[in-house]
Amino acid sequence: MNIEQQAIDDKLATIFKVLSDPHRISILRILHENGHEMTCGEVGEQLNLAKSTVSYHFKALRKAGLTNTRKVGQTKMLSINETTFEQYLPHFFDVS
Amino acid sequence: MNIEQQAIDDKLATIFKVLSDPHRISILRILHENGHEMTCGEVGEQLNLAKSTVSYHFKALRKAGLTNTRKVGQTKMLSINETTFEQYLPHFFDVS
DNA sequence: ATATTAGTTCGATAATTATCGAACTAATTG
DNA sequence: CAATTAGTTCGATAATTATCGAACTAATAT
Repeated sequence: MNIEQQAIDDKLATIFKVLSDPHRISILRILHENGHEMTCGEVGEQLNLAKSTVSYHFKALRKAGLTNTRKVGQTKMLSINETTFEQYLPHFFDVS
Repeated sequence: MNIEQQAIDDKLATIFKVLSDPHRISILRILHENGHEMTCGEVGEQLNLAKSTVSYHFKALRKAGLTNTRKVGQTKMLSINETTFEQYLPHFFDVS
């Protein structure tokens, strides 16, 4: 295994770690199906978790580069980071 | 989110949990690049881990349906479970 | 200026996990 | 049969993780 491949696999492993929680997959699907930015609150509403827990998951998604965050006043808008999905998880949202 | 999608996402989450360890991704790549069945020992040799640890990872991969196992005498032959990859991880091995 | 709202951070906790060496089973070889 | 080999299982351990409620910050509304 060459060194670049190892770097990719480490990146993949961190992405997969983030995806290893069903709640986080749900968040991504909610975002994807919605088709445009959503506030943290809107997404979190559907998950039935403490808001601190939701915040924890959001941070994990953002840190792994799976979502974009944009602050608008008091709220934060979340969206899918298409670039990361295209590069590392092509066809992720096609699986059904 | 409908109930079938939830079932798929739970399955995906368990697959991703297995893939969240760099060693297990390595195992899969070794198998894929080799192109045909390998013994546990052959794969494990390249990982520099205790054989009990390797066995632990193999079991996780098998349990998630990512590999096939075939016992031949004293040894076990591992191979990629193409069906699972086609269904849940299309283009996984193309990422580079 | 006070109260509300959106989200983050903190401390605690229970559960899961990756790893090892040792002991084991089953198959093969001498 | 005895020794070796391939792989599994077990017990222990250290590290990570998902979750909560409480306290916090920053922005908005009354």
